[in-house]
Amino acid sequence: MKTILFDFISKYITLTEEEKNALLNLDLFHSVKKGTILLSEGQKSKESYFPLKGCIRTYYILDGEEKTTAFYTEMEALTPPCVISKTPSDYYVSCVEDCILLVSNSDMEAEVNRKFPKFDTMCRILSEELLAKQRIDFDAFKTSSPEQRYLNLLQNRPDLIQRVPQHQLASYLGIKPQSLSRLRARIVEKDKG
Amino acid sequence: MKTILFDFISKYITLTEEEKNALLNLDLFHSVKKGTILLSEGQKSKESYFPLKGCIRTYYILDGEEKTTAFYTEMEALTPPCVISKTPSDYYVSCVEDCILLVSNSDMEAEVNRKFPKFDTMCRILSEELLAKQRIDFDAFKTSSPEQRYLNLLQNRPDLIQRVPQHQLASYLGIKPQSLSRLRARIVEKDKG
DNA sequence: CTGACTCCTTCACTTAAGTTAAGAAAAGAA
DNA sequence: TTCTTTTCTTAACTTAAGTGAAGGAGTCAG
Repeated sequence: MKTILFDFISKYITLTEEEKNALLNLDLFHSVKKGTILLSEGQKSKESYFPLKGCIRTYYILDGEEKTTAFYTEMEALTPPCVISKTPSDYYVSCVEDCILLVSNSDMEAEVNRKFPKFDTMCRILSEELLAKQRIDFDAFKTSSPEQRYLNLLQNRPDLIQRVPQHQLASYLGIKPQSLSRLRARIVEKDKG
Repeated sequence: MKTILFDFISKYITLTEEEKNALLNLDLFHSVKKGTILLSEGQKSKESYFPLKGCIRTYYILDGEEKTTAFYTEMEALTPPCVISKTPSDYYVSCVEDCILLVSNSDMEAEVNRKFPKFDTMCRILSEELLAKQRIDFDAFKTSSPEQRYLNLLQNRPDLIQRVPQHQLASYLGIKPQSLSRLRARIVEKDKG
């Protein structure tokens, strides 16, 4: 587990043994069962999540309906907006599968950043990369139809389609479960014809 | 112009006179005419843009059609994904209006960050804020219909609807210009009834 | 095993967006 | 100004997503 983390960090900055030990003393690793709710609407939180194994999702409940907006799998960091804005959360975060998560606290991060300015640089680069990546995803979503979005997902994150229930995938694609069913049937029909 | 910039920065970090002067020596401010293309598809660029006045937009050309994905107005920073990924750009950036832009270069930023580590911190915070903000926008887009998106825009960025041509707004909302026209007519009709 | 529940699919029907085309209005260029 | 081009709107028709309802498959608890 440690190795996975340090390998990841080494892509951005080089750590001394002292720095590695400082990190390990922070009690970052947590095992969490499928279905566990990590964050609820209305709650204030300072926690960020980083799945080393497993998958977590973010969802809103609007008019009594779950609207899934994102999935975070291995090595994809989630810092909920409420942690940044310091306001109660608008959404829920829960585990799609049994997970091993790295859970960090923003106070703790501030402390580490103060002690080791190197981390500031890493966090900046990480945020910039995520921002660019998310921008591209958003653009792709805007410029394509539900069917194209599904085909893109099939290309880019085929694992998700296996790991995640259809109705959660559907709202992730911006449509209803019935429409996703129909759309899949349509694609199969096209492949035949 | 300087004042606007320093007021903005002062929300994040406190600058010494030396640091302010270092910034001002960088030739950051540029006046740009409406319609100017700042970045083209296929081009490699290291430039970020920050409108002090005016509005710029990002758009793709897909199947010969312009797809507008974002507008950046006063005090909204744009670092194109190609600057982060160091690959040729997938999209265009152009001026919707005559603009006064702060244009920075990623090499220059790296230099400043090296000299004044404070800037690393500011950039980190800025990126984190933008990431959270963009996430919320993306979620709102996914969970709402074109009509709701238009009404949200009317609420949150009413200026855009005045400043920007309808056909650019339409693709920003993820629909065709004809659909936007119809949708607007529908809303007016509802207000009457 | 049975009954309750969730999830997925299918169907018929409704609603809204895409498409094609045409004309009016506005903006730019000569 | 006048001519040209772009932009916006409207309309008729097509296509696909939303809605409501129903049934089958799988899971879980008792």
